[in-house]
Formats: sequence, C-alpha cells, structure tokens
Amino acid sequence: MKIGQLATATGMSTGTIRYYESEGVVPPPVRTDSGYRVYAADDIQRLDFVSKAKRLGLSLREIKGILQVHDRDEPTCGHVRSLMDEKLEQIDATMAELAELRTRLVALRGRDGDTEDGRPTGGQICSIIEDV
Amino acid sequence: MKIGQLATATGMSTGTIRYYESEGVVPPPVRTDSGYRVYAADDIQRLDFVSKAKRLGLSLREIKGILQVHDRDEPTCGHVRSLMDEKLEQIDATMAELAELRTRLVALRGRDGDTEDGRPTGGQICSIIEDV
DNA sequence: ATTGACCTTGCAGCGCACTATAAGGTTCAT
DNA sequence: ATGAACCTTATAGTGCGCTGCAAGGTCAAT
Repeated sequence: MKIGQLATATGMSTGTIRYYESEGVVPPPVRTDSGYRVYAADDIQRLDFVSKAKRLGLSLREIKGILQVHDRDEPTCGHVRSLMDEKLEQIDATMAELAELRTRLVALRGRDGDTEDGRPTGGQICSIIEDV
Repeated sequence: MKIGQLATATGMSTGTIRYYESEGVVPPPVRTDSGYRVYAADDIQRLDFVSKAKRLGLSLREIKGILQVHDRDEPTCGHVRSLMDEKLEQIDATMAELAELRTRLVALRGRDGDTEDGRPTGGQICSIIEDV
C-alpha cells in the first residue's frame, strides 16, 4: 500500500501522514527501490487509533506516548486510564474557569455602561470593561 | 514617559508594547530627536484597558476593534456588549462540548480495558480507545 | 572618556497540528 | 513517447501573543 491509499483508507491527507512520521507517531515505513513509502494493514489500524484518540481530546504528544508504550509491547490501557484521569481534571478545571468567566461577563453585560449621551465618563474607553 | 516607564506602569514588557504598536492596538507614539518613543498618561489607561479586556477573554483583535470604535469617537459600550454576547455564546458552546467529552471519557474510563494478561485482544492497541 | 542603563531595529522562535508550494522523480496506460 | 497520476524532499506559512537575541545608538553620571 502506498501513502495515497493509506490516506484514502484512513481519511487523512498524505501530508498529515508524513507529518506524523516526522513526529515519530508512526514509524518510518519500508521503501520501494524508487523511494516510495510502503505500508501494511497494521498502519491503517495505527492511524485509526490516532484519529480516535484525537477525537477524545488527546494531543499528538500524548498519543505518541501511548504508542511508545504499545511499541515496547507493554499493555496500554492502564496508561490510557491515567491519561484520561488527567484529561478529566483538565476539563473540570477549564469548565470551572469558563463558568466563572461566564458569571463575570453576565454581570458586566447587564450593567449600565455609557452615560446618557452614549459615552462613558472621565475619558474612559468603556466603563463596562474598565470598572471591573 | 519612555517605553520602559510605561512598561513598569502597566506591568507589561517593552516588547509587548512594541508588539501592540506593530499590531495597531496602540498608535505609534511621538518620538524624541534620537528616536525614543514618548508616551503620555493616556497611554497607561489604554494599556490598562487592554489588560482588563484580555482578562475578560477578549482577543487582541477584538480589543483592537473596540479601540478603533473609540478612536473614531464613537461610544464603545454597545459594541462591547455585543462582543460579550458573542463570547457568552462561545463559552456556552465550549462548555457543552466539554461536558459531552467528559461524559464520554467517564464512560470509557470505567470500562474494562485489557484482558487478563493485561493486553487487549485482536492486535488492538488499547480497547478503551478503539472500541468507541 | 568610559561605564551602565536605557533605547532602537529586525528577525527568529515558541507550541500546536497541520497545509501548501516548488521542483523534481516514478509508474502506468495509451 | 507522451501525459496523467502518483510519489519524493525541503521549506514556508497558518493563528495567537508574545519572547529573545543581535547589533547598534543614546543619555546621564562618574
């Protein structure tokens, strides 16, 4: 299988596959005499794994880490579980931050901003923002 | 006031101020004969405004937009309010996405992953991810 | 006159995950 | 033998908001 076929099979672009190779996410494949990359069915599975892990919000770096564990022939699910725990913590932290920001924005948004002529006082630019 | 003093007054680096100038967030200041930038007290206020707006999650591009409205001598609070509405929508969308992802992660995390020897079946890399 | 603290410009690099482009080589069918 | 469709590499660019560096100019005090 050449890179174009692998791209079609996985729904990725050839550029992405070459990029993944350069980043060590997929190993350098065998080459034909003329230098064309030659892939096996395994590589489809590996790239599908990458896609799915990305959809779960894992970064390429994290995915590479999982694959390195796998490539050392160690079981990966424990590793994945702790990664997911980290992700969950991150998600919770981000959601808490967003919730707080949201509260602040809603409070500010509902306030009086400009004066009667539509302009803030005292040379301010926008009192909604500046009076925080 | 020279750029270093402005930097101290606003808690920004001189590099950041020059960057803002290059991006049109602050106007090019007057120069001394020798080419040094010279700022007025107004510029402290403008940069403080930028800081506060950034803390509210506005991008430099959006802040620049507000300041352009202000520089045309138009009232800015209406503009700011609609920007905030957009931000709120974005926040809500992001939070919804995160909540969904969180649900998926929690469901996956709690599942059985590897088999008894600690290894997934059928040549998989990690069934937690692949069986989505 | 020299030191040191400041200022100037332009350019490179960061992290992330690609995408795009140029300039060339290969393979296969017609 | 010609063209289309594929492949190769290296390099630059995307968006965001800076930071850091090099190589030089300026200003005040000593």
